Amino acid sequence: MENETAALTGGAGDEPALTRIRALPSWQLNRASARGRRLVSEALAREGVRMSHHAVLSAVSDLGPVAQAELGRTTGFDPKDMVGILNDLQAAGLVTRAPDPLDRRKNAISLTDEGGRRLARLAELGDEANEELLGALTPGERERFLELLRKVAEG
Amino acid sequence: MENETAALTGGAGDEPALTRIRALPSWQLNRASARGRRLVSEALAREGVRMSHHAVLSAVSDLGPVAQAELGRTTGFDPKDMVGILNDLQAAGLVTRAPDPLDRRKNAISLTDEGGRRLARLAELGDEANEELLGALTPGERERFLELLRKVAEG
DNA sequence: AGATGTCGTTGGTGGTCCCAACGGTATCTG
DNA sequence: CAGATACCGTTGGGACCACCAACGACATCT
Repeated sequence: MENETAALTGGAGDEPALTRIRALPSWQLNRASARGRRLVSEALAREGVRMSHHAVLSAVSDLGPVAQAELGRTTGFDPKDMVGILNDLQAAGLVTRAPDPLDRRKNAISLTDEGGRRLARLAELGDEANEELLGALTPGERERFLELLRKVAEG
Repeated sequence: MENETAALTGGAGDEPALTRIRALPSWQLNRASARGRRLVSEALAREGVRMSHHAVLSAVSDLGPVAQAELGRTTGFDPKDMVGILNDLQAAGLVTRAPDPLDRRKNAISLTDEGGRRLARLAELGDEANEELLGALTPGERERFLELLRKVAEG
């Protein structure tokens, strides 16, 4: 029988504090998320972009000519950061920034042909990285994992 | 029957690019992890510390008097960041930094009584935050989720 | 015409992670 | 013992991410 009356440790018993912390879902989530980000960002870096570029490029592809603010609302990026991301994408020739004649406050962001081609490659690279991320899971486990993960993410 | 011959989109069919990205495990992992970090860090902030403080405090509690470099290796923090974290903990009176007489290169980091009490409260707050993080899952689902999560995190 | 609000942009903060270099100290080796 | 080697804590810096405040330009509502 173990000693279970360690009052000072708040009911956690004799478990080492570090062991306890590392067992927390939040800790494991951070580890898994960091691994995913590493895998994905390394893959995308082979095409010279970051994850934010991929996300914004995807949004532009979906929404056709679209204002920056609308992109920001859709993707969740701060307007400040959106400026930099679009600067990069524009400099790389993947999107165009044109003044909107109907509302001169807005920039109409559009995908270039090269942007479309790049996006297709990015999507493939992203899929491959995610394939590796879930490599230890069987197809059934992946489905179950994603289902539970979504519940946790949405709260 | 849907059109499945959209060559340009690399086999993804007619699915919008954003929908595709958001369905990726890496994307959902990031969302869930961000939510967990937000919940935990908000909870720990009520005791005036960040997650790194909690982790290091736990390591000090486990390892008794211990050198900074050893703490860094155990917790994975960069030596540079460890300096700042210990500065904070020391300023708050939670740990002591004493020169190690046996090896004058080292600082012997020890937990103070107040550090021990604070750590117990932090552990409780962390547990509560994690309880909320997994609130949408049944006990059985939580167990299964953690099991799969560990596999993904470890790669 | 004036109030109100949105547009893109600039500037700044804080957290996380990583790398390079330094003076001080210990240890290993000839 | 002397010199090479390695580790200690510290400083400085950079990249990325998330977030907030303020601004001039412009559109819209009343």
